Amino acid sequence: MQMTPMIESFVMHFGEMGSRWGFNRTVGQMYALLVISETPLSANQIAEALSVSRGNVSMGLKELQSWQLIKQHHVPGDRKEYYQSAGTIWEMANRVFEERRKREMDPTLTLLRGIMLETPENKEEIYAQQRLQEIHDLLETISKWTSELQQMNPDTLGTLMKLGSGVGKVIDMKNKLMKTNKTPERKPDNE
Amino acid sequence: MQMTPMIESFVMHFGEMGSRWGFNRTVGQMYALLVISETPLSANQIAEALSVSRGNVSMGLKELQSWQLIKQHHVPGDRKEYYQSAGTIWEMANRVFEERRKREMDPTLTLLRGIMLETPENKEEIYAQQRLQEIHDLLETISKWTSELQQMNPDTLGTLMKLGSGVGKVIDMKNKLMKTNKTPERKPDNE
DNA sequence: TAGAAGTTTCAGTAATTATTGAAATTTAAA
DNA sequence: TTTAAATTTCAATAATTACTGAAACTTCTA
Repeated sequence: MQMTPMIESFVMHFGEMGSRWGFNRTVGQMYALLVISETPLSANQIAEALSVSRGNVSMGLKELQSWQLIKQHHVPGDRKEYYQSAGTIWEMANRVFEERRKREMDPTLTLLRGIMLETPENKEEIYAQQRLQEIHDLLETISKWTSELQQMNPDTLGTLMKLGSGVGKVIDMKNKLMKTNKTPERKPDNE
Repeated sequence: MQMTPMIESFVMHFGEMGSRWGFNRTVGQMYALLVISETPLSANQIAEALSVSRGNVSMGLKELQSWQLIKQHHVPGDRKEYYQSAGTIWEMANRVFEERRKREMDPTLTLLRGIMLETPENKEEIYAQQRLQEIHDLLETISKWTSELQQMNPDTLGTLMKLGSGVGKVIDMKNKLMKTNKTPERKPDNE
């Protein structure tokens, strides 16, 4: 497994970014390699391509599997396991969002819910609880929203994305059509 | 600055999560403290509350300022600077999204654009370029989409969020209303 | 069931990242 | 200005995180 300069630049970059996306450098590089490789790769090929120990690759594969980002590929008559990236790019992005939601938002939501149940002891805590409530509501909204987006079918999602901020107009239109009485608390919408 | 158990549990938790949100433990704790404190705090108060060095606080404040998450508060006749969290919870979330977009997506988009301009040298590179193009398009869509969401006014945004996956129905409705004959069945083309 | 091929585990170590604290710098009242 | 109060900087060091490689384990075939 010898990487061409083009492929290497992408793999190395993904390694650097990896830490920002929630995994370490080697895991990022491994994933990049599997994404741009048409054929599945064995653990040894990965280790060789990235100049990294076999053990490290083993741990990285475990991690990528826990993210459900790769799948195994068994070749009959060959005892080695081969690995390749799983699903379309959109599906992969979904996995990453999902996993990050679990890691970044869910634990905080749980903590905040617990705190909201406590009885404030003084003026500071009353104020604190108010802010925590706001944070909780925001996180919950974002969390629900993203998980629902993920359940939408890709076509609708595509339309939605391409609409961009034009979605605001669509919502105005809907509101007009439905002649809702419970008008927005504040000012009427304008972009 | 003595923290009550409730406040401490939140501050400590935010410290732990901090690393997942793009800053280190101390910065996360500092921000949590400023968010739940009704009155602005001096650097020394922060250092004392968190049992952390004055120098560390100084660096943390710099970081939070670079994220535009806090603002200074000057008290006439007092030489110390005081700090408090800036804006509403929604605005803060926006800041974090914005900053993360800059750090997590923009550099990759730049790199990918560069690679797309290269001439593939062999079969592997042709395949690789195709996948990189897909990643590029996805990132660009998400990037544009999120930055447009952020420019929407909070009410529309709120409606949109509350709609959740119901937004799919709204879009279907819109498509029906606009009923063009050249409706593409397979690929949802752009508007 | 033996043993070769392959994978995983994890203690030790390397690399990276965060923190301290003392010195240098800045700030503002007198 | 001067000077004391406050802040920032950064080299040294602590804490954390990632990686290696050899041993333990698993799996498949004969």
